Amino acid sequence: MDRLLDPELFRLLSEPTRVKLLSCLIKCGRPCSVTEIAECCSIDFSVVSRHLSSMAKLGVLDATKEGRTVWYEARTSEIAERFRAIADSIDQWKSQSCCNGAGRVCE
Amino acid sequence: MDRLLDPELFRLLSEPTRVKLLSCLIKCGRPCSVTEIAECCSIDFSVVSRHLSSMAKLGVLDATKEGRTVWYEARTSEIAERFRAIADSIDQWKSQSCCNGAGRVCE
DNA sequence: TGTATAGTTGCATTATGACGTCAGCATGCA
DNA sequence: TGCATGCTGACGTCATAATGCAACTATACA
Repeated sequence: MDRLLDPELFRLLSEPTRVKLLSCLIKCGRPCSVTEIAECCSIDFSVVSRHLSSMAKLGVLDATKEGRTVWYEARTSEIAERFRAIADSIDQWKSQSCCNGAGRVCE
Repeated sequence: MDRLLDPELFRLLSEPTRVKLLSCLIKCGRPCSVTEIAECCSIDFSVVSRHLSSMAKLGVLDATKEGRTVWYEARTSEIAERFRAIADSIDQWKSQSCCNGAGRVCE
């Protein structure tokens, strides 16, 4: 579980700006360029570029370079899968909690 | 989906310290006091208090005051449910993406 | 070759938030 | 009533990171 509860992934999603971009890409359902998203969301495109590349680096987005434009697309299935895995692993821990009434579990 | 992709929830989970506390509570499977967790995880208890109360405020933990001690317990099922809802909603968007090839979706 | 376009990166500024200390509050108990 | 305990809240400090601007690189095209 501790592996799945990846702080880095959540850090990405803790930024309203990034969530806005991601949500935009998920809803769009097709690859979008940096300029396109920047215009669509009214955010400085250097900011958009940085956010998108950081999300791509963490496997949340797919990036495809084609000429001078980069097409970003949300890895929708993988993201959903990741959340489901977390849910499953939490449920699993729930059903086998280790210290009924006493004991240390932190380390 | 924008409602489910709550940056506040992810912000909670983006802090390694908080994740440690949450993971500890989930694994423990029983209510724990602030002092208990602070000792168990070797973290200053004012820090623990702050983190636990913020997680309780966001519905991740249950807080029960009993005399001077506060018992915190992970809302395991609710958390898992929340992640599943996110996964479902992402899948749903995927299957009905709104702007095939054009159009604005951000606002 | 010159110019326009698409995107990235460096930099300074600003904002956010985590931490530890300490004081304060409520509760329990002698 | 006085004191100990469990926790919370305010404050100052520090580190991280988000932002906007401008300089830069790379590609396309006339």
